Amino acid sequence: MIFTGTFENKVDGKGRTSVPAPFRSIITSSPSKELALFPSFRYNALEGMTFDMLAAITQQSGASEVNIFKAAPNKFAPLLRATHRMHIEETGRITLPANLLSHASIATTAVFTGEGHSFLIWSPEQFAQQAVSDIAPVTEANEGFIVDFAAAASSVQGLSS
Amino acid sequence: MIFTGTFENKVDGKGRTSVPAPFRSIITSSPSKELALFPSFRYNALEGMTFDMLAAITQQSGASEVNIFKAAPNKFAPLLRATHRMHIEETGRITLPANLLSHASIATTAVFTGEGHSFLIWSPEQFAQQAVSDIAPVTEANEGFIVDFAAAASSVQGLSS
DNA sequence: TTGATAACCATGATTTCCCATGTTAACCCC
DNA sequence: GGGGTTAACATGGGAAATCATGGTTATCAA
Repeated sequence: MIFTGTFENKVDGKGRTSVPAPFRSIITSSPSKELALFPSFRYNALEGMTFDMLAAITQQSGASEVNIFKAAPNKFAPLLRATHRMHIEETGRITLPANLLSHASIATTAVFTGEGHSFLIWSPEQFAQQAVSDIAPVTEANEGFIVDFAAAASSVQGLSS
Repeated sequence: MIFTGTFENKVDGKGRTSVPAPFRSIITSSPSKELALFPSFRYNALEGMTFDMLAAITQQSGASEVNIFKAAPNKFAPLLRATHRMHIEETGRITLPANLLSHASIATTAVFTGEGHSFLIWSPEQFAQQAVSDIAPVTEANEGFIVDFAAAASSVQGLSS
């Protein structure tokens, strides 16, 4: 299941916001039915994915292995420590923790963007700023991506268009 | 079950502290419903996990075998000797033993951090000093981690979400 | 008896759950 | 295709449960 699209929702005084319905159905149909939410490494935003996805990634990388005697710190530790495990309530909302709200500079409005296996939550200002730099005309810098994307798209079978 | 997140709780004069609710539910839903607590080998902190997890580790490594006649020291012996088996009381608290409190330099406040299959208990000072708890923008220092994370994420297969 | 530990009771604050409402989008029948 | 009906969704507010934490009583050992 792939997160796609952009949605803008309100954040109330309690920090509550509705998870966009298409995202919600992905999460609630996952085994744990729960959400991993953490500060994005790349952007001034929050990143979310199914908790199962996060667990799979950490397991796959050995990050959650129990290395009692190992001297070296677990390099995934900062991620695990910063990750909130969240439950989506019946009406489709989550409560964004205060520290994450301030990390992403979110006050009364949150912009959700699908990013494939994960999604991001932005303040409108941060999103607008980033979107400008992400969406650019074809240049030497992004030409490679466009070609790759076209190649991948053409190799996908069974699509109606 | 994966321990994630960071929580700060009070420690009273008797050494009592509340186990953060998300951690508590993992422990109380384990078969033994009990907790293994021991000094961390890595940090100036305490490490905890379900008692079943510790048992599984020692069994898997053969550390719990009865070697009455063997002269060679059991490498798990120091760990097993230092481990306290603890019961979480009805109200969700544990009493941290005095020797563990002093090992971790904990006085009136304890910081709990999820580390995957285990969690750590720090003094606020030790945590602030040791943990790079803030996930910073991309820099040379954390770039390696980000690449690893991306690689792990992209290699996760067969997820229903 | 005394000191320590563990179980029990009490409480304020926070969080979560549930109900209610307006609005939008989908659907269906004519 | 138009109009009306229904369902889904986002959002506000309040009630109830959970949680962290302080204090008190029981239990046990030295």
